[in-house]
Amino acid sequence: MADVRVLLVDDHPVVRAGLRAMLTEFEGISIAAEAADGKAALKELSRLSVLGEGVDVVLMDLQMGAGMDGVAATAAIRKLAAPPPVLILTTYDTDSDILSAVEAGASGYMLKDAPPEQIRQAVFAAAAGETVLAPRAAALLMNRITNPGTSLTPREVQLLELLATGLSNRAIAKQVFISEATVKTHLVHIYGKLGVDNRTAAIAAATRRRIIRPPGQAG
Amino acid sequence: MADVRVLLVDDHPVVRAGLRAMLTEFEGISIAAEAADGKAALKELSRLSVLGEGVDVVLMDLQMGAGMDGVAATAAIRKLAAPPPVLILTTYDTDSDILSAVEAGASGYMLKDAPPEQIRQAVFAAAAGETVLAPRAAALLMNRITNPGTSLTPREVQLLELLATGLSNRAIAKQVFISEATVKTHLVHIYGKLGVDNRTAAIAAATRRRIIRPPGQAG
DNA sequence: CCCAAGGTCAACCTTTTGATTGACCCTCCG
DNA sequence: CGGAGGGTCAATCAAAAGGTTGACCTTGGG
Repeated sequence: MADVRVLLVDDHPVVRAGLRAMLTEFEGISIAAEAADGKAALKELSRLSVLGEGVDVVLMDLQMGAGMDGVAATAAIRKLAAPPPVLILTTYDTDSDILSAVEAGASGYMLKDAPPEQIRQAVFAAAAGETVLAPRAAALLMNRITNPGTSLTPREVQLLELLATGLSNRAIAKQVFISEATVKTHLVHIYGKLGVDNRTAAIAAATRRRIIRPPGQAG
Repeated sequence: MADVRVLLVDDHPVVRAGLRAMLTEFEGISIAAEAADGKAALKELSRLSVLGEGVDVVLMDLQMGAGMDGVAATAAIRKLAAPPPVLILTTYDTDSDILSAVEAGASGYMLKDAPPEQIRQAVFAAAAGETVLAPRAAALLMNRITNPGTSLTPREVQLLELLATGLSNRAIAKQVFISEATVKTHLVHIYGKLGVDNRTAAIAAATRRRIIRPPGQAG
C-alpha cells in the first residue's frame, strides 16, 4: 500500500521541521507538502491536485499568527470537491478551540505534546476516514450533548466583546442603545454562564475559551 | 574550528525534534543535549561539564508547562561558574516576557517563527558572546532608555498581569503579600501611564501594546 | 395556542473600585 | 549628603459595578 501523504500546515518553521522529522521516520507516511498558513495550504492542495498527487491527511495547527487561521482554513478545505480529512494538531485544548475546529469540519483533534506513537496512529486513522479525538476533546463533545444549556447567546457575546474593550456599563449601554440596567442584566447572565463574578474575570474566561478575541486585537 | 555545541531546552518533543533537525543541518552546529525543563537543563549542564564536554549556547524556551520555567532556569544558569550564553527562543514577544528574560541574564531573544537562517545566525552570534535581539525586543530596550518616565515598572507589570487574570484588588494583594491600599496605589499609577481610567481598559491597552499577554494565555 | 427563552427595563441595596492626600522607607546616583 | 524614584500603607469620599427581584414584550416551536 502506498504511503499516507500528509500536508503540514503550521506557521512555525521549527514545528514543521519537527513534524517532518518525526513523521518521515515512520513507515508508511510521507510529507506531500508544507504551508505556513491557511491560504498557502489551499494553494498547495490545488497545486498538488493538478499534478495528480493527492493528499491523504492535512495536519493543521489552529493558532497561526498571520494569514488565514486554522479554523477558517479547515472550513475552506471542507468546501473543496474531494476534501482530504483535516486532523487538528495544536497546543491548546480549550473548549472553543475544540468546538470551533469540530464545527469547521475537522475529523480529528490532537495535542502537540502527544507521544509520537499516538500522533502516528492518529494520522493513519484520519487517513482511513476515522475520527480521532484527544481525551479532553472527546469529553467536551460528550458533555455538550448531555447538558447543552450553558452557551452564551449572540447578544451576550456582543456585550462581552464591548466589555473587553474597556467600556463601562454606561458606555456599553449607549453603544448598543439599551439601558444601563439591561447591560447589568446581561452581565449577570454572562458571569453565571462563565462561572465568574466580575468583568475582568469574564474577559479572562471568555478569552481563554476563545469566545472573544483578546482585547485590543484587530477584528 | 569545532562545532558550536547547543543545549536544547523545550518541553515540547515536537519542537525539540524540529530544532534538532534544523540545527544539525547547518555546518558548524551540533546538539550537545536536550532537556524538557529548567531542572533537567541544569542537570545536563553539570553532567556535560564533568565529562569535559562544554556547552557553547543554551537554546531556551520561556513557557514550559511543568518544572522550572525558562526565566528561573536562565537565572540559575547565570549563577554557574562558567555560564554559557542563554539564547531565548520562544513564541511570545510581550514586554513582560522580554524584560524578565533580559533581567534574568539572557544574552538573546528570538521568536520561534523566525526563519531558520535567522535562528542559525543567532546561535553563532550568541556562541561568540554577542547579544542578539528580535526587532521588537531591540525596540523595547531602546525605548526604555530614550524615555524611561512613561514606562511601567516591573512591579506595575506584575500587577497588571494579575489584573488580567480577573483577580480583585484584594485577591491581588494576597497574591503578592501587600495591602489592598498598595494595590490601589499601583493601579492608579498604571491607569495614568496607560491613559485609561478603569481596569478593563487597562487590560485592553496593555494587551494591545503587548505589555502583557492576552488574558488566559499559557505562561 | 401557549409557553419557554431571549431581550428589555426599574428599584434597591451591598460591595468593589477609583481618586485624592499624605506619609514612611528604601536604594541608587549625582 | 541629599534628592529622585520606587514601593509601601492609611483614611476618606465618590462612583461604578455587582446581586436580587420582579415585570413586560416578542418570537419560535411543541
